[in-house]
Amino acid sequence: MSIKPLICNTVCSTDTARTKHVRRKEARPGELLEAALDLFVAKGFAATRAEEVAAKAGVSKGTLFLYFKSKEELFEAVVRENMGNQISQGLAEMDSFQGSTTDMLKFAMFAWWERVGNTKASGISKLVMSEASNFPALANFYHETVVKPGRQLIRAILQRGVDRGEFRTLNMDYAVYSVIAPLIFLTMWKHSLGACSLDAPIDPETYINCQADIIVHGILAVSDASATSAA
Amino acid sequence: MSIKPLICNTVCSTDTARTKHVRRKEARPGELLEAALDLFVAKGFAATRAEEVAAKAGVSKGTLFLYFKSKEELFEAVVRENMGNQISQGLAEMDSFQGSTTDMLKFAMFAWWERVGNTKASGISKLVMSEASNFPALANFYHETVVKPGRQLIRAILQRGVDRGEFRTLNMDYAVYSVIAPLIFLTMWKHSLGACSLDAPIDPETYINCQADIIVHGILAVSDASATSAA
DNA sequence: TAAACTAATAACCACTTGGTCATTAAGTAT
DNA sequence: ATACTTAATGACCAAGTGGTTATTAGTTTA
Repeated sequence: MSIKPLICNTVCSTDTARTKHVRRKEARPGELLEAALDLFVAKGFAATRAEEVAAKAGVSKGTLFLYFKSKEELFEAVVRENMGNQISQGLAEMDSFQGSTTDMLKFAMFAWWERVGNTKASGISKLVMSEASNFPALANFYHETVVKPGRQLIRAILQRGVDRGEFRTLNMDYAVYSVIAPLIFLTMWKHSLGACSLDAPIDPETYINCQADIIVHGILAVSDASATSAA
Repeated sequence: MSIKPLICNTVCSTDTARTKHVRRKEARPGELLEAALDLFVAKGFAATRAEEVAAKAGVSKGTLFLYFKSKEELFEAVVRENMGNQISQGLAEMDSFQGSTTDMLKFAMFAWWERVGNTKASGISKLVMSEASNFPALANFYHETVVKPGRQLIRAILQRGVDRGEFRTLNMDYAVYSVIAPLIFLTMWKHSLGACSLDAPIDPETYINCQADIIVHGILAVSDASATSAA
């Protein structure tokens, strides 16, 4: 008996029957989630010790299991937590975009870098890709939450370009990967080989600029030599 | 005392002082390496138990550690073993290629798929990317053996295209990733999310065809509408 | 001040797992 | 047949780790 609090599994959604009195600290789950994110991204799921996470968050291991009933659940919570709605948000933004679809595509790619790729959240992609086979449920969640909407977003942009006569007709189901693949590759690189400081590092700005340039050239309806040659 | 054989760490290179008499079975290391490859690729390094590998290879755990003095060394051996010289081999092949650089590039991409991407060896890329942070030595080895030569190969092809006036001038340091990223992405996908059978699977043929088509269009010097629209 | 409640702790446990080693079995030479 | 050599075994061990729980300390209420 004597059931422990176990406030909430994911981040404290809304005040869970904590109506009266002041809440003393009320930051535990968030700190744990953040510590876990850092460690999972840096060392992988298996190599990260539950106690490390707790220590980094400034609590004891017991406390960790007070909030998450297993290490795997902690992992799932980390992924779900850091898988915001950037994409659906970006999707909404695109609706009101004025200007050429070329600019729109480039804007989207750079926006992705600023809001996701250059963020801790980018580590999540690497994590999920790495651990997918061991966490089918997470893989599915990631697919539904990130991959599908992301693909949809890119597809919508490309479709706009085709509809407006800017882009040539494309096999949409596969053309989307021309945009996705370079970005995901950049993410993976950053969190794996790139982190080992081998030879010249990839400069994200230049990289995205160059990729976007080639892609745009590759799908433009009419040959257009005006596009700036990538720096 | 009584030092064990510990024949050889990597696969038995050449007959190691085994001149006389018949060799009884002489296949242990190879079988272990293969079993380990399968399991590591399927479950990751940490989640794979040494005993599983031994069992799959049809030997006892003790025998495994007779040939490899630690699990990590086994992992390294697996990576080194399956990191053949396909790339340097392909590089030699390219020297004698006749025809347009467009065809050459497409050929190279499809050849990669047949010889690497569609092979067990492709799992190695996923493995190394996933575990790089925990195995810096391996990351470095992979970088030297695969990444650099691969990049060099692609670069040489692109340079040929530029030299012959087929391709426009490019930032070579980054243009190479237009070819590499889609292929690595395909590999990662295949061994992670793609293995979870979520919605429509990616058809490698179509995928590579489409990517190659867009890339070529993207780097062609003159607009050329004759390229077949990707199926 | 005392009772009641709760969040956090740290000692603890059960179990997994990488790795070892004395022993065994197979093969060979004499 | 006997002694010798070596590859293979599987019982075994120590360490590390995920997870538990009795206990503690802090806070609030009366």
